[in-house]
Amino acid sequence: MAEDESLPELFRLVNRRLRQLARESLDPWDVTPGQSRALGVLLRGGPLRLSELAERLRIVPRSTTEVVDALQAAGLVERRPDPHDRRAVLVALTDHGSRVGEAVRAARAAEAERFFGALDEPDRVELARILRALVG
Amino acid sequence: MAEDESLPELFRLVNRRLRQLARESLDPWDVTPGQSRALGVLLRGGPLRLSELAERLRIVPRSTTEVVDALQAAGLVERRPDPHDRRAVLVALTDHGSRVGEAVRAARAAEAERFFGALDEPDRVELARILRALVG
DNA sequence: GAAGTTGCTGAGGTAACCTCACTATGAGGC
DNA sequence: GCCTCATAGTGAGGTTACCTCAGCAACTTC
Repeated sequence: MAEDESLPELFRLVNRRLRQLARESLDPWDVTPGQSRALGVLLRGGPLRLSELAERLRIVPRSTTEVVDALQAAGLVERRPDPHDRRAVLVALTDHGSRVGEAVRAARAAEAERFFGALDEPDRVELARILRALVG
Repeated sequence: MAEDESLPELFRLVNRRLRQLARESLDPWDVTPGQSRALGVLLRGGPLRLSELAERLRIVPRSTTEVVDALQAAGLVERRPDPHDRRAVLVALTDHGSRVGEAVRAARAAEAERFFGALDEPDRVELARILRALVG
């Protein structure tokens, strides 16, 4: 029927699926995909300045403020003053945030496993290589 | 710095770039990427019922209504009654819409060429094959 | 001709971004 | 120490591309 299988269109389709899967697997925790990305960064990178978090998420600080607002409202992160710079804010996981972050990480890993499991190992490696070449 | 190069994250990055490129290359015509997709479908598929257009775009009819509204407001498509079913609406390109559609198609093709030109031919083939396997 | 189905759209909502402008604070030059 | 400029975060407001749910009108079936 549709079958416009140009590369951009294929990417669109894959991304749609990925977002949908992400939403599903995050549903139990009431966390959006965007928020889960931030949790992941904080889990790996300890408390971070908001601007630093923004950089690692590759979004602008203003957008990061919103993600942090939501995570804070959910009790998953807290804002602390940066002792070295009174303009800055440190974003840190709460205990609850760490636990949820871990659970979310596991769920998303399982979800990725399921989705990319349609591919065999060599294809997955190949895919990663090609994608890196594209964004590099 | 960031370097979370999991497959989902790579997809996110590629898609971001694609959307940005699309916005840039469509800028001269004041058409959004979503609208250009609809123009493409109409260019290939002649006048279509709104519901049929929705199916080919793989979005729900309600969302298609909005895309069509915008294209109509821009004078690129028109709504006609379906002679066989008075509930239905046929969406047809205007002359202007056809011309813009063609220009847009060319621009997007050039844009894709530029972006995926970072890959050599075998890699592009491989990529398309793998993506098809994922969405299939 | 009643009852159910289909085609479209109004109303309202969401995620994930963005820019622009503002405040408070820090840093460098003199 | 003061002045200027840069930087950190956020309020206000906007965009794209979707979604669901409800309702009306027109078709189909019996």
